[in-house]
Amino acid sequence: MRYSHQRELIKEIVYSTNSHPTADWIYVEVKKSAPNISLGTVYRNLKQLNDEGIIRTIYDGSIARYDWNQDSHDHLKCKKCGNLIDVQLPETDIKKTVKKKYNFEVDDVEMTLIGTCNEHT
Amino acid sequence: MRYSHQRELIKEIVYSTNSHPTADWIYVEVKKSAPNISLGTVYRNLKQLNDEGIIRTIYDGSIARYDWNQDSHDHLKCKKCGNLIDVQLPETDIKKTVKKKYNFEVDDVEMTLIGTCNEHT
DNA sequence: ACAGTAATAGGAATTATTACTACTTATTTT
DNA sequence: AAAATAAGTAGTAATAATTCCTATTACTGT
Repeated sequence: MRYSHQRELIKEIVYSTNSHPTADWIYVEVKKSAPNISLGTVYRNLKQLNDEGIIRTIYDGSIARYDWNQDSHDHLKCKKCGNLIDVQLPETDIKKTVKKKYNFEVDDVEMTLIGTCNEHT
Repeated sequence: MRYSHQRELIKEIVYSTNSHPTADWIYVEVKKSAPNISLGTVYRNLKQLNDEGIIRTIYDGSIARYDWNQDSHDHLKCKKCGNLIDVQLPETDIKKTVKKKYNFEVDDVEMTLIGTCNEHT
């Protein structure tokens, strides 16, 4: 992957927040320092960064969000405010259980806990 | 909710399969017995059935799929064939942990395990 | 400096989904 | 059973998120 200014900016934006931004939000942000950038470029680079393992794509309902956090972690999603919060939950032996019980080789566990955050109870 | 023939057919189709069909697949199927049905009707009824708790909507990446299975359960997703398989994993005390550690009230846990199924190892 | 090729801007195209509207049908009232 | 009423439908237009296309631009190795 060749160097590109646009990709660098996009990467920095994703790395600068814990808010799991959408492509559109990133587009608005990156335009502040690169006004001519196109939305297609944002999408293309997000995909590339994802494929290179530099960022991670997560799906929130039907829309894609991007996360710099590569550590295996889970998300709390508040029904009221819609925020996604990163959490590190104790690793159970899910992978082994699934391997044994269903003969399915698990690479990755995606877990989202839906509920109400402390600000909205 | 008033009776409707179309909704009844849609419900039966969702209940007839474990394949977590998409709206489009359901549309193709239901047209076999109701050729004039429109895609909008399929979406509207799927949403109603979901709201009434008769079916459940799950998101597979960015697209919606529908599941008749109301029991709390998880999904295995095979990277190779894309199939979603229902599994019942041992309930850990995630809810309590999250409540205690993050003061977040969990209603629902959505877990998808991504990997390779026994047919594609 | 130049050739080769990856990346870009800008816009068109695609896909999944929702919204709108005039007509139809299930239920309720009389 | 006929009329009233309101929910449901078909068909189509509209929207939103994302991908694709193409002519041009910009890195990079020689």
